[in-house]
Amino acid sequence: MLSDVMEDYLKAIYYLERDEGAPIGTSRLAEYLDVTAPTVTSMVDSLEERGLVDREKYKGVELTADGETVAVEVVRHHRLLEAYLTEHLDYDWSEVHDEADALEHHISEEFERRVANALGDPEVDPHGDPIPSPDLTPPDEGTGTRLDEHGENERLKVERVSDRDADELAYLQDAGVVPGTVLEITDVAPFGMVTVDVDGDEQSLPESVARSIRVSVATDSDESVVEEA
Amino acid sequence: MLSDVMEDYLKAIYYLERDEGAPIGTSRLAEYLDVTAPTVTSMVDSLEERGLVDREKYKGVELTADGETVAVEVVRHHRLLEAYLTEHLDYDWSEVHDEADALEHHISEEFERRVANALGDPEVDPHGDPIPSPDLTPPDEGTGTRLDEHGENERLKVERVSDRDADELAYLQDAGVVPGTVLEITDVAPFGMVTVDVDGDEQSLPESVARSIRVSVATDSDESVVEEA
DNA sequence: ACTTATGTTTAGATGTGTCTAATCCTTGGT
DNA sequence: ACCAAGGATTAGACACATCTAAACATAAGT
Ligand SMILES: [Mn+2]
Ligand SMILES: [Mn+2]
Ligand SMILES: [Mn+2]
Ligand SMILES: [Mn+2]
Repeated sequence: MLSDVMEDYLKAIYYLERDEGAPIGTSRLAEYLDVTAPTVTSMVDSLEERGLVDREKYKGVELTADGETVAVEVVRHHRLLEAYLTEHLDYDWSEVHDEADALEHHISEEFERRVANALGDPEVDPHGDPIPSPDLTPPDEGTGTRLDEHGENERLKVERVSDRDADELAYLQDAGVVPGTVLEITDVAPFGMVTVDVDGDEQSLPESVARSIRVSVATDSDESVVEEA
Repeated sequence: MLSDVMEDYLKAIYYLERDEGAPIGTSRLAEYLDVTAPTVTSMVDSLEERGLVDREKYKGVELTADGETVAVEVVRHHRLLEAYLTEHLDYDWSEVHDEADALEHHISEEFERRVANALGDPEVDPHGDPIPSPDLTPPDEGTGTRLDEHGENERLKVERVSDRDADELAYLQDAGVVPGTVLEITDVAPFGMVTVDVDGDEQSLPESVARSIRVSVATDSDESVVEEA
């Protein structure tokens, strides 16, 4: 059996590989998990002994196929829980991340199945993140492009939003920027601030926020105001 | 912060005090928690340092008011979870105990509130055990008397059933012995086996099972077959 | 009152997850 | 090709939760 700490390391490596590419350095992982570098060194060492990561000293670490499967399972738990909490327990999308982080390591396979069933096996969680299927095939995490990579006058559809900062999520909900929203970039300031038009309202988003929003180019069939199911 | 192991010790002491009276001996607690006696000695020692138990060497241990409050909170979590799993996720009452045992240490106060709300603040869990109120006043755990303390021809109403043995629960559900059931004792064998009449069906219960069922004397207003809400 | 059985505690060890301080690689700048 | 800076690992420590083996206290039995 794996400890929840080990599961958190694997999940962190999974996210960092997705966002920044393998291999992941010791200090990056230490920063992300809020522990010291020597702690990471010893932990990834035991993960390697269990065959869950490949590691090259002084280089970094990456998931093996087994390690990725564990990570994907934890991610499935996390995103199913986030969806369940919003759909059935009336949580706000800005509140669910921490709760899911605590529960994801402690639910049974039976609980996972029943929650998925109660939700009707959804494809994405409240932030637009793909929910891995029960067979634990790694989902496509690469949908869309970062909002800060686009320029003025582009008409874009919001695909997903980072779920890690509750304040940011509360602000975005207020601004109407949620998965499915169609927006148009009206201005990009030199220091990266992006101003967008959401259904007639102008919203200014700091670069750090714009970077955490993933979008696709809006097609004609994307209505600008429609609330999606 | 308390570890989940510490919470489990406090919950165990709470249950053992209820069933067997304080103080609780080291080896009894060791048996109940499936650890060795020295492990218990060192654990209760640190619980005493935190002011959660009173302890007299070579005598035993009992909860302080603070310790009881922690125990009652864990019990509230446990029983709310059991109720939620049966009511909203279609679990059988025989399956919920282990799931609740794992989750009870990891839910937030917010989650506790929302689950209680979704259930309409129930008084009892699926096994008839009282759910402590949010202010954590110790509930009355003494309702009813043990079925094995009654004799032939007594007409009794089932108040609660132990939730710890899944097989036993499955059997009892099949036999129709659930909280609210009215039954009549038709025979008590010398070795403790109790035979009861449940709505015309005869059911034989070994002494160990009879001991884990708590009942009250049925009144005229207790219909023999009615399923309670 | 003595002795023994039972139950409890102490002593000492292990594994996990973490830390700080010290040492050791690797690499980019000159 | 050298060296300094930054990042990574090793060394040594600590808290927690657990164990086995040994010593000890209490309670019962004679
Ligand atoms: Mn986590
Ligand atoms: Mn999410
Ligand atoms: Mn537990
Ligand atoms: Mn119960």
